[in-house]
Amino acid sequence: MASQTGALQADPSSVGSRHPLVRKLSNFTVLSAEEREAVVNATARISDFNAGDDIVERGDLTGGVRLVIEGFAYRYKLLEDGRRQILAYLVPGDLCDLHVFLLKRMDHSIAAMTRTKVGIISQSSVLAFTEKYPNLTRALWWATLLDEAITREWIVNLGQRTAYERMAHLFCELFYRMRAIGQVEGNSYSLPLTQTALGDTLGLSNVHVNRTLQDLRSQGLVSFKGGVLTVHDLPALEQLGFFSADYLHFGAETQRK
Amino acid sequence: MASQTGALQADPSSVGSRHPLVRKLSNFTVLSAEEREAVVNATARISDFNAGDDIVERGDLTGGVRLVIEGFAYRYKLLEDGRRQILAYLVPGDLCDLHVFLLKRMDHSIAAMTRTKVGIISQSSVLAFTEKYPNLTRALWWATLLDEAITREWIVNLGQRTAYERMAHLFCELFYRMRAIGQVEGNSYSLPLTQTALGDTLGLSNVHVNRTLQDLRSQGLVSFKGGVLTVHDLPALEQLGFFSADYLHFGAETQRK
DNA sequence: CGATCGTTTGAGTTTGATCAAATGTGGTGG
DNA sequence: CCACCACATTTGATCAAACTCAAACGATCG
Repeated sequence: MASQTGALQADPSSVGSRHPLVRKLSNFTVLSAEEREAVVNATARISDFNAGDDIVERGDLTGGVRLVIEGFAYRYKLLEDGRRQILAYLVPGDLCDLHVFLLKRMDHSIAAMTRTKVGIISQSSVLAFTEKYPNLTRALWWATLLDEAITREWIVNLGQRTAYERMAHLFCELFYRMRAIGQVEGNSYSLPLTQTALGDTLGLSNVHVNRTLQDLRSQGLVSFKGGVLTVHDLPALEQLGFFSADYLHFGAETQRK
Repeated sequence: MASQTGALQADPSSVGSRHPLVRKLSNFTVLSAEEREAVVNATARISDFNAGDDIVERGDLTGGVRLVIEGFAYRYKLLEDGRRQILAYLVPGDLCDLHVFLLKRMDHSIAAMTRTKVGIISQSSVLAFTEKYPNLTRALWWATLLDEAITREWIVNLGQRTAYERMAHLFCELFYRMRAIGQVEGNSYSLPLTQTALGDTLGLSNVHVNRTLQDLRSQGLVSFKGGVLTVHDLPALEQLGFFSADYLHFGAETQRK
């Protein structure tokens, strides 16, 4: 990881540009080479998790801020009787638990959906960021506010939209998010979910997910096979799901580049 | 408002203690007299909104951070066809739009449910806080993370719980939040909502809200009349709604006082 | 004292859940 | 390479929670 700094000579603007968090924060602001290097150097102890493993558990007192480097993870909460609600998906560049930095204790869990590489930034590093790099600090804060905006939109999804609309909306959201990190090829992106997990995301039974998917397929809007989702008609899908990308807050800052 | 500093001589620990934001942040940390004074002095331009008025509208570029001083407000989002989802309730001490400070543009609206007093803290004041008062800054950040935790729990509510459970859970949440700001008297608190608004919160039709309420009433759990909610049996209500207060993150810090 | 808004009740419908079984599919060990 | 196992997907049939539509009833207010 530290070897990336070797790229400095070749092209100063590329320091840490392959680091997923640096890439994400660059959507919000232009990070200085020093800031980028600080993030890269602070990312230590990369660990692997297998599909299904918990990365952070409810009740944990964190020992640092975790960051998805590679793979696909999800936040979730369980009710006592076993019902599960998925609260968010985490893709490369997303932070797991900046919450715990201030809230002290996790009120939900995070698990890996596929094999996932997770980096840890120590609590002291984050503290140091907030002292030395106000611009970087704002970028991190921005990342948490973005998470919140997505969370709010999920409330709308669950509260107001029908099964079709929910599913269409989710697929649109992930299309935009995956494209923003360069993970859409053609019209496809990797979506390593079972239909049951989709149901736990959308508040639907697995049976109903299956039928809804079949309908979306038969209408030529998407296909979903082998953990890959392909969007055949994005505008139609957006319209069906009442999707408007503004809540993802790509835009203003990014355009300025 | 500035006259509150006159209390300094009498009891130094009480500077700004009646200021709702100071009171809220004190749940997280012990603010110094200087920090408390800074918050009180920064709170300018208090304005009134009537029930139904928008306080902040979707698309707004903010001109400062707004703060509920008195009253009851709510975040909401509309779909193009008129469906409305309420995303959060705001009680005295809650911040409206710290989001916009970094996200630049509101992706949802905020309206007053009753007559509501709103204070504004200028953007430059907040910036000054982040430079001079790291402890206060952390407290503000904590407040936004708490909002997010509540938002996540609402996802669980909408995605996994039945109509009864949803309603029970919401009433429990507000009971705890209102009690934390000293607004529970006996077992009652002011909840100035129509049944339609309750429905737009819980993802239910107004008719179904009415019937669910009747059931909760007839089971002796709550009554809801004239904008006042009374909880007759909190433990039973918590059990019915699978409510666990840990996500509200009262606790650790507060206990230390 | 209408007018307006909110609540309540009734009847019929729909969406999505549940239960159960059949059909893929991918991986593992013999 | 096949047999088998564990899981995931698919289909069918039935059921229930919650919605819609419509109308009546109650408050509150100029």
